[in-house]
Amino acid sequence: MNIFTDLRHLVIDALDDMVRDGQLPAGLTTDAVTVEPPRDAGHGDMATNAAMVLAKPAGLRPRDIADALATRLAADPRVTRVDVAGPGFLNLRLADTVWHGLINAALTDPAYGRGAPFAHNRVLVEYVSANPTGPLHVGHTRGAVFGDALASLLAYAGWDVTREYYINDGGAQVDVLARSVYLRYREAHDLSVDWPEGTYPGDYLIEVGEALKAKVGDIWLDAPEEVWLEDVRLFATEAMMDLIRKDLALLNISMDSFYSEKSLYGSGRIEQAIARLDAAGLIYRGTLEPPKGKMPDDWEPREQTLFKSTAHGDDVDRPVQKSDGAWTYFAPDIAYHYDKIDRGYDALIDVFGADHGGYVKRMKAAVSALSNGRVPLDVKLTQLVKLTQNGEPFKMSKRAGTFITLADVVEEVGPDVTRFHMLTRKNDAPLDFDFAKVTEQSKDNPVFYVQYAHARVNSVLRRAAEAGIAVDDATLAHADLTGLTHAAELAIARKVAEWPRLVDIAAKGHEPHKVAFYLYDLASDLHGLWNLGHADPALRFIQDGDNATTQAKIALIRAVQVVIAAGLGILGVTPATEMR
RNA sequence: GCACCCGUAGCUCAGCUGGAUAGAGCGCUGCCCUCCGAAGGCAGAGGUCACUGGUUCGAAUCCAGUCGGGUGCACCA
Repeated sequence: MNIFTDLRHLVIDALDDMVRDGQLPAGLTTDAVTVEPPRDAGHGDMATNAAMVLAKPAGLRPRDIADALATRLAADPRVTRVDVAGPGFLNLRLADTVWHGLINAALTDPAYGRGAPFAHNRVLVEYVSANPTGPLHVGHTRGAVFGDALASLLAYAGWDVTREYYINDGGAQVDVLARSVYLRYREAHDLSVDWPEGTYPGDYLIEVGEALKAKVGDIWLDAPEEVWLEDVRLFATEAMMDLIRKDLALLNISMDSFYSEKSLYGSGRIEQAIARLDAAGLIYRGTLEPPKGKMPDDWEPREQTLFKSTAHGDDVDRPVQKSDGAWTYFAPDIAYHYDKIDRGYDALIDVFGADHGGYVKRMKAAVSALSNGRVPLDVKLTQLVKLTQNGEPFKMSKRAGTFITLADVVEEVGPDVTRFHMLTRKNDAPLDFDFAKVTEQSKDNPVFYVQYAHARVNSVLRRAAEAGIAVDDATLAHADLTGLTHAAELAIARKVAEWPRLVDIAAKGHEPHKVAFYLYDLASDLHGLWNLGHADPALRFIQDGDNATTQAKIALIRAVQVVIAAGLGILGVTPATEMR
């Protein structure tokens, strides 16, 4: 139930009638006709631009269209008043009963705000995908939170969503990991070791080395690398993935699937993907120009196998094979995305760190080429997180020593604060994360502010129940809402009515932060009404001796609570029932 | 040199696939707590939306260019 789309249909139908009656010429496109809440609530509840948009193609004056349209719209029982304003806007005022109906819908319809099931199709959201060489750090945390909230948002909006993690276990860095674990393994046998340049000295590998000792004993102590490397690599990456899964679990993130890069090698998948591009005439042998303005010292022209990504919007063609014939890192990525397309997804989303910005065009080019333009790929980049403590740079890690881990952050402030705060900014804007501020219990802290609104409703429900007033949802669903006529109460109803539209817009734009901002506004309206109760006892929720009025008022704020809970659910934040 | 992201109030940021007088929080200024719902509330000041053109009935929003900031730029993943 979305009042905005309902009213748009009303407007479109009225326009059709005008065509039928000869007031408008036939064949007009109404795509540009919108029905939106006006920015200034004083203008009305809804505004449509129909008259302005159609004036030119219809060869009529906006005013004439507006007047005729206004007459028709005014005939609808939901519309109590229509004004022509400004350059040709039609401002509609809706009956209070419309808002009352929406409050009721929010209370009784479990699907209120949700997109129609199967309204969309299958989407795969790939996120985190950190190298399996150690614990997740803050940068990963933001990508994890963002990707997870986006996935939840899309699911809420009606998509069939798969959350996937791509394990980069096929490259050189997992060999480095294996060697590092091997050194810890030797240490576990009380042997002293040197840490050469380029190994991972983090403490988190100590227990992995000990576990390896427990598993294989001393059989590899004097063995050359070629004997143990394969097995240790496998053992180490599995240990790291266990670690990463535990890190994700701290944020209540659970992937639907993990996809191994290594599984692509030797399976023929890479060859198939490249062959597919080749069949499209997009693979050739050639030599790339050196990058302009920044000549690498060791540059020399080399012939390589190249993907003609420029045919699909990239700036230069990209190598898929090195000059020695081995695959570049790009080749398995092509195969991986080919596999996603093959699995039948209708849309793909990749969430990367901002440092992968230069990678976006070639990836889009690959997906476009492999799917013949059928499957859209959206790449969302998450910007850096600046950690501070009371404004001072924050540089401490109990675990990794050199970088702040996800576990450090969650341990310090908890999963709810971590998640909410990281979603109060657009993904492509840098984020300040101050440990003192984000845990502050005051209205200046959006996390607290929204949760407090939710908890306040709980508090009212509890007190009403203590006073012997029935406030269960079944009772509230039948409450007589006609007494809810105060501007502040109706303003809240309007805000609740915007929820389905907000979900739609946020999901289409892949922008979960909009949910966070909406929740803040909604919470603000609730707190505002609460505060009005100070001055005007008639606006308090519990009206002694008047159960019917009390139930109506509580139905309103219970609807707010339902929407807040739904929104927080999308963000992955627990709706608090009390604040302590 | 090229590409991508960013440029909105003193600060941190919103601005809904182009709409009416550009918003919020912080900070600042001024009022308000005997009690009945103050982990506060109300009001106010503060902006050439980086700049210049263009498209449009209409631009912070779309396009082109300029300036300024960030990031990334063969055969590493």
